[in-house]
Amino acid sequence: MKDLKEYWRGVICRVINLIAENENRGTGIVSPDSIITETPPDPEMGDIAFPMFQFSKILKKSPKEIAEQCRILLESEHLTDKKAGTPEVSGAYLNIRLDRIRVTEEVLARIGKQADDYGRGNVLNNKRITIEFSCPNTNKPLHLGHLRNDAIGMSLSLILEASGALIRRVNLINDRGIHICKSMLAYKKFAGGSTPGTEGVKGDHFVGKYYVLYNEWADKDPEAEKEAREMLKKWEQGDSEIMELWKKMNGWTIEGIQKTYSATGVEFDQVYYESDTYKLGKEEVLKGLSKGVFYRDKDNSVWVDLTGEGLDKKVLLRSDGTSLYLTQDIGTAVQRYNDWPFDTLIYVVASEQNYHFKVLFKVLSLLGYTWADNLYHLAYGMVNLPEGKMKSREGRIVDADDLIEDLCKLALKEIAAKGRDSEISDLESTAGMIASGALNYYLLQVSPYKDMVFYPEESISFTGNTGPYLQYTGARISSLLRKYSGNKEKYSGGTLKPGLLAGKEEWEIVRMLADFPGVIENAAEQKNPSVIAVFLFELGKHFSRFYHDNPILHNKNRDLIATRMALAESVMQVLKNGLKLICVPFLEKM
RNA sequence: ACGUCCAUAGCUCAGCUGGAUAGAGCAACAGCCUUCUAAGCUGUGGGUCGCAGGUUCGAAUCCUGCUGGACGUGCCA
Repeated sequence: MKDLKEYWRGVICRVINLIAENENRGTGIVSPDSIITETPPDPEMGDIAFPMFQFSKILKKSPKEIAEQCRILLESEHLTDKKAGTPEVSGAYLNIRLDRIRVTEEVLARIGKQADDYGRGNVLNNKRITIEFSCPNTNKPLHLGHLRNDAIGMSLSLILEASGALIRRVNLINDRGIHICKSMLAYKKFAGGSTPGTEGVKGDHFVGKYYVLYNEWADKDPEAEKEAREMLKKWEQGDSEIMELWKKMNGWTIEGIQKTYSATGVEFDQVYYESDTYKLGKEEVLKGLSKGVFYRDKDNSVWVDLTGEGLDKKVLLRSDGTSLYLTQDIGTAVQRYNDWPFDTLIYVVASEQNYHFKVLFKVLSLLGYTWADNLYHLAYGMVNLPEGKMKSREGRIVDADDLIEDLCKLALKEIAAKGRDSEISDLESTAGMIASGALNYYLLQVSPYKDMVFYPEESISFTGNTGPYLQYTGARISSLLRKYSGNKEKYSGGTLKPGLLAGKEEWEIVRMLADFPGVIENAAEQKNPSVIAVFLFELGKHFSRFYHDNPILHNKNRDLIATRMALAESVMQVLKNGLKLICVPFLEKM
């Protein structure tokens, strides 16, 4: 489809230039790049549209006349390959009607051949991309905000990979700092030696409970804050008892978070820990100091002056020599580049940190790292609740595990309500995949940079524009396929005849299938998974309609069976490949 | 105060580098299960694309101003 578009773009360019020359309006006045291509609103009008408005001024005539002149010229001069399509005039547009049979044949053949690789492209041609996402703290479990981050990061990494990039998914665990000490302190005070094991609680929730307990305690006793600071000091000095507790509690949290990751399909190639990288950050700042790009204040703190860049002055090292969030991020970036030199590093971090990343990128550039120009902050918007912003302090927070559990229960209920229990061998895992499909789709159908509102009732809905709708479409085709290959004497023996798919409905589906590689390319270029989600829903709708109106297996004509089956199978393949990119599990049965 | 971003149907969101009558889901209402999974399909109603200018043959899309909202401008993360 893309090649056909390019072909016609070239042809139209030649023809316009020819007209211009013949009428002494100049030579080579338009280039192929400047020619706009579109898709007509109705397939009956053609498949590729060239609006002629832009040439009206140059050629001093109406767009309609130009379109007509183009068409006549194309026919009389035999400037085109008949098989590539036929031009038609529609108002101010020159539309190209493609050879449906030929395109259908080619597309179905290509999908069959490329199978799981169909749609993959190479625009990013082995570009090395590191992508950072998730980045949890080790003092509490994940919430809805992390889930959006995870979904965007994971999906984007897959989309870029499908566009030919070499991808390295990295996580950064925020495992040090005062907030970690707070939960440790509360644990020491109130836990009485209990563990996630003795309490039967998931590790991250167990630790999170002590963080809450700390805050309750600190609200009435100022001593708490003091003790926490003391503990942080001890931690930085490497006090063995504190270190041991720290390791133990971090272990619990990370183990718990890992379980959440596997429920939603999140994976990393490498995990970094702030406790490892903050020292390197310190060193980098001192290097910058000796280079003279930073300066030391009289209270011993180290600063960078970015007022010339339209930013502010910023502290890089505290007066007591300890490091900050920014310091640590400097070290982490350098570490990453050394570990695996990248062409681009993408940070998937909420838009509230826009300023932070502006500063970080500038600082790295001042330190002389040329790769600092290739850092990219993918700023995604907030997830809000109908009643407003999520606030953990007021208990207005959607816990990730609770949400997933609710979705699983609901999925199980749905399966039972539809009487599908007996068909499905592993109910728990199927419900889990429906839950993660619903969740990831809900979070990814919105453009990343926009804030979104999370409606609990809507997110757990399985009808309409949802992940389960797409899973259902895939499951029905899978079911058809099982019947088809399981009853050869009844259904097989026909041959694929693309001519049987020349109807409007079928053609729209074929065109979408043909567009799929371009859709992935778009999504990669825009760094926007919702492009894939929107496309798949459209495809699902078109197929469902076709499927509803046209019997596939219940036909006397074996050729028709084989042909429609081939179409269904191609839809299934594209669905499968696309769903993978937005972290919605494909299900053969549901 | 300044900076960045957002504003499309009752609600949640699409709308590609400006282009043919502005779309979907949910909710509401009305239909469709002796046939391949009704988690489905069909139909109806619902819009001054925040407001006002400008650029253009042509603007939801680009520019300016205004209004409303989010976030940020910590020796927090």
